[in-house]
Amino acid sequence: MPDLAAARRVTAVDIAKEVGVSRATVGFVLNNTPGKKISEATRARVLDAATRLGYQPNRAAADLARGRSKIILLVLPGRLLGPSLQASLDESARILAEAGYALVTQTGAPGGAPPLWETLNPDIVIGWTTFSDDEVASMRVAGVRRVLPPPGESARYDQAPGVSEGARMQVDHLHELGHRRIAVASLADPQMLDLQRTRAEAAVKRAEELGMEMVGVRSVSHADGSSGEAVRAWAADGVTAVVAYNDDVAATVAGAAIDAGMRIPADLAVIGHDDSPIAELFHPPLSSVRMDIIEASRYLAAVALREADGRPMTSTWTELDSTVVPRASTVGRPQTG
Amino acid sequence: MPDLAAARRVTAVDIAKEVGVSRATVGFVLNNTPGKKISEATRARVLDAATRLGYQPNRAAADLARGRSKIILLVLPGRLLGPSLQASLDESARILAEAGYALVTQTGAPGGAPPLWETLNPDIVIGWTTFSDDEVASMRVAGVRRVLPPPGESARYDQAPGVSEGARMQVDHLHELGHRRIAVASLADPQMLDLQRTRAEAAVKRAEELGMEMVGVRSVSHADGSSGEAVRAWAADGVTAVVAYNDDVAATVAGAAIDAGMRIPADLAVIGHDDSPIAELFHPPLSSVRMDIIEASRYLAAVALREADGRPMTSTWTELDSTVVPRASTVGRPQTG
DNA sequence: TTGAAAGCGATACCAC
DNA sequence: GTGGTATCGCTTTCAA
Repeated sequence: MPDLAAARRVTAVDIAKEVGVSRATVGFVLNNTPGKKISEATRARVLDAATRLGYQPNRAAADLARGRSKIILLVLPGRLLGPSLQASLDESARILAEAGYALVTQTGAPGGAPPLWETLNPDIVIGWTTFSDDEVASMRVAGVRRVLPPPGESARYDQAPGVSEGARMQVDHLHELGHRRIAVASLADPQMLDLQRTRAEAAVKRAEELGMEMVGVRSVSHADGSSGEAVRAWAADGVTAVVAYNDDVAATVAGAAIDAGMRIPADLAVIGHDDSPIAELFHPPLSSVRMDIIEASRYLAAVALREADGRPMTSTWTELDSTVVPRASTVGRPQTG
Repeated sequence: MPDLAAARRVTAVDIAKEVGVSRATVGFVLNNTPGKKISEATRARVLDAATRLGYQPNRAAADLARGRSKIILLVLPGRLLGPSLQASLDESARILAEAGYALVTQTGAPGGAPPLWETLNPDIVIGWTTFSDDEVASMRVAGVRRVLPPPGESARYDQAPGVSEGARMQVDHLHELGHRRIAVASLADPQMLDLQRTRAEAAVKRAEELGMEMVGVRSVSHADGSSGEAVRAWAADGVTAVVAYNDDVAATVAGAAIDAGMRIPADLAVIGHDDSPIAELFHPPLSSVRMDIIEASRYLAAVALREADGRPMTSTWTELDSTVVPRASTVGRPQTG
């Protein structure tokens, strides 16, 4: 039963005394200070003593002396957080932890809690898209010195990872299945509007390239009757398949179609995006697009570390590898798996 | 276009110079140091100068001098994070922010990223359930001095907020609808096993109290065929309704039932738990239990602040207000809303 | 190859 | 009421 209160922290001085060197030497060893030549013997003894005594450097002191913290703050829009993204962030965090950085994620509900950069003193703040001038100003006041994406450029979701690519793959999938007249279902939620628009535009563009007929984009909500209307309108219009903004929207559309007495996918095929849990759990299971988000998270970590080093990368985002996960909502045969 | 790099931080010295007092006086004013009598005149001038110059105290320096940080780390099991919990944490964070604390949430994927208490130097670490001895030891090494729930007691999910209450309400709901022979569907995922068990036990107990027949608990997975088996077994056994561990499990069961040609809820009623998005989006929509988690989050904030003050609360958790959200999976008529 | 010492910026104790 | 000043633990430059 470890007694927390009684614990007195081990400092670099303790190690110095233990080993019989100066506290400075200890610092050099522990920080691997370049340009300092420490004999292997003392280095080993210091390291040994450090682990033996259970030394943990004091963050506050280090941050103060260094003039910057080792915290990286990642700000994400609220709705984005699914299990896959969760796993992805874990991967980023693991990499950054090896470099001594703590990755803190804030899913910024607008109007919710105040931004953590005000209190956390992060060294870098990373956003999914560009921050507003107000936000950047607030960061500067709080002493944040590095911001990604670089402020000043307008938000460009089409450069965010996987956005356009995923939409293209949705359309391609439907095209391969023989659909020639399709529609896009968007979400009647102002949040993430830009992202929705970008995905929708990419889908429309791709449909054109493939010579498909695209009847347009409809916003759909689960709360009102708009999904029912949409489904009936599409049916009347000869639409055979729908590209949904995400899996939630796909579920809404599919549900409305079933209510309207249509069979899925015979009368209407639906494909979602993000491969969230609902895609697998919905009945019938929903085809979706899965992003290889682990690769992206490695990239994110790399970007952050380079920024911390002061050698920022020129292009911030990489393209994501995406794959279509075909399920019963488009390919017809309910899967057992 | 705010230039981040050029920003030099405003320190207490700057204010002192500006106002013409000592830096100590500035400190007293800004911290509202009790027992210090500062004339209203100087206090006002200091405060004015502080806002005018855009003063923000340096976290690292304050933390170092104070010997503790203003970070509260909340560690949650991975799967727990839905939109409602998200909103709840926002509420907690807002309250804590007013007291100058930053609430950082880590959804601890086991084997994932290293725990943030190693790098974040939090003043308090709060868990949903009791931490293991190893974890507590690791916290102590990292200099964490306050842990909630207090280490040493074994994990007791039945005291965690809303756990037993929710399960009881699920059973009550089915009982009111006339069901007399029910079963419990659990998740074949070792994660959160204790929580599952506690909920299941509460359900079994409640069924007994109400004189219902309870055929037992079955683990169900979406991946293998276990949900299909379970549904057939229940049907053969005369079960008319199922209490599911959460909405995902409810969806799995409902899906399997539909596949088996059963109608919901006529042949099998299903109620989930947590009122997550899938409950509303699933087809048919799933009855569920919604926890009044905002109230709990206020309580969480209060507990944390009291702990920070050094006057810990005696009982850590409060009971959550829960309500049943009836939907088509139990009450029969598909809802339009 | 190692050590001494000057900060970093705020806190809080003790004088005046 | 207000002002010095030691202190927190580490980083880093300069000497030795």
